[in-house]
Amino acid sequence: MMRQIVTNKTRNQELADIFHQMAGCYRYLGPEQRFRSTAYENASGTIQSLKNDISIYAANAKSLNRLNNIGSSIAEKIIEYLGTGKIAAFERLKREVPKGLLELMNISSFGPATVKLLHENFDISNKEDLILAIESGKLKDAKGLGEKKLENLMRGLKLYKTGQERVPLSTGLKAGTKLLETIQKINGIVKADLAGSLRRGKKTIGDIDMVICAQKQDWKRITNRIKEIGQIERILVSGDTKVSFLLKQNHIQVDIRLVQVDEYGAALLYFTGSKEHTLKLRLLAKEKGWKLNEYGLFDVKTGEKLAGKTEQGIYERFGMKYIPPELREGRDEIELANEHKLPDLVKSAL
DNA sequence: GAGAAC
DNA sequence: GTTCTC
Repeated sequence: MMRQIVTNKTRNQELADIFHQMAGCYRYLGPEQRFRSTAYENASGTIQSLKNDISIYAANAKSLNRLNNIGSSIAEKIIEYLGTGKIAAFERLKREVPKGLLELMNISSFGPATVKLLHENFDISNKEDLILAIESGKLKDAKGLGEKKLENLMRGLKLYKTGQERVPLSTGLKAGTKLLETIQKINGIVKADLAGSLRRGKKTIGDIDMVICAQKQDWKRITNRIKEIGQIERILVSGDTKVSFLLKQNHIQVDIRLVQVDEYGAALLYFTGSKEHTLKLRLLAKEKGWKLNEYGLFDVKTGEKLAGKTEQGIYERFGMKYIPPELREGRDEIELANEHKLPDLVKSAL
């Protein structure tokens, strides 16, 4: 629903960043290091999804080990970083892999092979070199660099420069439905839907939101499968209940949440938004002595769950007509639904 | 704790 | 690199 912006860099962020860079180094160093690279990428994601400062978990290597994707080796490096502010292995890697190349691998959607090619054949070692080379047209006939790839690269650069733009609904919808189709094939997924502004059919979207419901015991396996999807450029956050990543093709950010079966409607409602709409619903709930959150609709006094499995059920419990996502803008749709005066939506084939 | 899978 | 398995 919303893009996460990291303003002040926390220690977790810094560590996650280092591990992400280390992952990049290993990726650049060759296919033999492929698993090592993803291991660091996973660790980076785990740290980013941590709710508390890393030091809380870092009393000793043992407790760090309990975190997903953090084994003995990375645990040691975390402790090293907390103590000295540096990680020797990273300092070593930095000397082997030019920093500009690392940045290129992140923004360009080119793999290490192409970046290597650019570096060795065109003496391109950073973003600026690349821009100059593109503008001079000397990359035009390079082998392994088709027109299409070049185009992708330039878009990536542009996005990087302006810092993630919103994309037209049609683009988001195309990418989103394709992603949804891929993900729905994963075993154990009971139900999955797009949420956020994509589901509300806004003219432009900032990112792709998706809610998946499945048995809790399947969550980990499902998130692992999701992370293997070929359309992923890079993983941003990887926890048990949430996965975020950038799409290769267009660098759109994707946020996926896993929820329990009986929470699905509440979660879908919550992550579909708009913020204003769900806020109004929450206030309405409060008036009735209820509480609405992403887990369900509850009676505050008794704690009894009144609804949550389906969106329909929640609106029904409020005594109003189902409000289609397209109308959930926090204007007067709730009042209208209460009076059963909602306008009929003509379903448009988008 | 080695070995395979990822 | 981590994790699972034997």
